[in-house]
Amino acid sequence: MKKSYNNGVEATLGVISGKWKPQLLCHLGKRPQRTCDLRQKLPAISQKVLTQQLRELESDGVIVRHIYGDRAPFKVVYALTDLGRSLGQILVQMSVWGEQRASEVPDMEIRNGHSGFNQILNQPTEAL
Amino acid sequence: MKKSYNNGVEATLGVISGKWKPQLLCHLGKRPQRTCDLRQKLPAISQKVLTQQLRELESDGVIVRHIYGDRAPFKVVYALTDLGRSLGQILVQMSVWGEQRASEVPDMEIRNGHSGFNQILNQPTEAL
DNA sequence: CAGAATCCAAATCGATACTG
DNA sequence: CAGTATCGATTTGGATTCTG
Repeated sequence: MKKSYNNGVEATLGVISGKWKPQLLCHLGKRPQRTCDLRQKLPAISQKVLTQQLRELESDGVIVRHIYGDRAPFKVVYALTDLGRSLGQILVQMSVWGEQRASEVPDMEIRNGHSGFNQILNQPTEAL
Repeated sequence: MKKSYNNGVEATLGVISGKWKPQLLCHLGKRPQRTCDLRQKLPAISQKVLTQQLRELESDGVIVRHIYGDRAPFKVVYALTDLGRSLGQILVQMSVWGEQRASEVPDMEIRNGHSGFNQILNQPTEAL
């Protein structure tokens, strides 16, 4: 069915919002990662939701999923696409804005700085 | 209670995501508006949710609420704050990214271009 | 005119058990 | 190892009614 948005902001929000998506994009921005790597970096995410969010990012075209092996146990690697990397500037700016705001609001903390997202920018395109 | 985010992106998403918030910010980016103006521009939003989203934007400091009159009927005007206007660049970029993506994806349409958000940028600060 | 109060529906997220 | 399936909890948005 046809997706319709009032403006581009909503379309972009549809791609990057999701409880774990910013963190997933951040980790994948550093390098491609296996499922077990991601689970290790995000111990609190449940199996179901991890798969779910990855599938959504994939169907939105910002990450790709590569499967290695012909029978279990499989090796599955997720990596940013060019489209995904093109989100880099936006993610960095959103991160900086959020940090600035947090610095002015008491009772608001941000655990990781924007440098994580910065790495998305200088990352070569993966060979497919 | 203390709000804690993993990164600035989540903090920013917390401010701008909400079913009607991008549209509200877009309209308020043009000029301050009364409640009835906003209802007219967003006929599909319910009373409750309009108030709710405006209250959240207000408590996040991106809009202000001014009340005129000492007894009913009141005149309530909402306007972007400097902090709200500082979201302009991000909103424009998100809008452009969303539009570009939509132009490459069949079955995806975006009704309003990014020019709406562009107006946030060249808007003088309101007198308080 | 603007909004509070209820009650309800839908979307998201999570815990757990199971499969190739 | 990676993923599906189910069920339940939480969050979010909506319809309606009422008030100063």
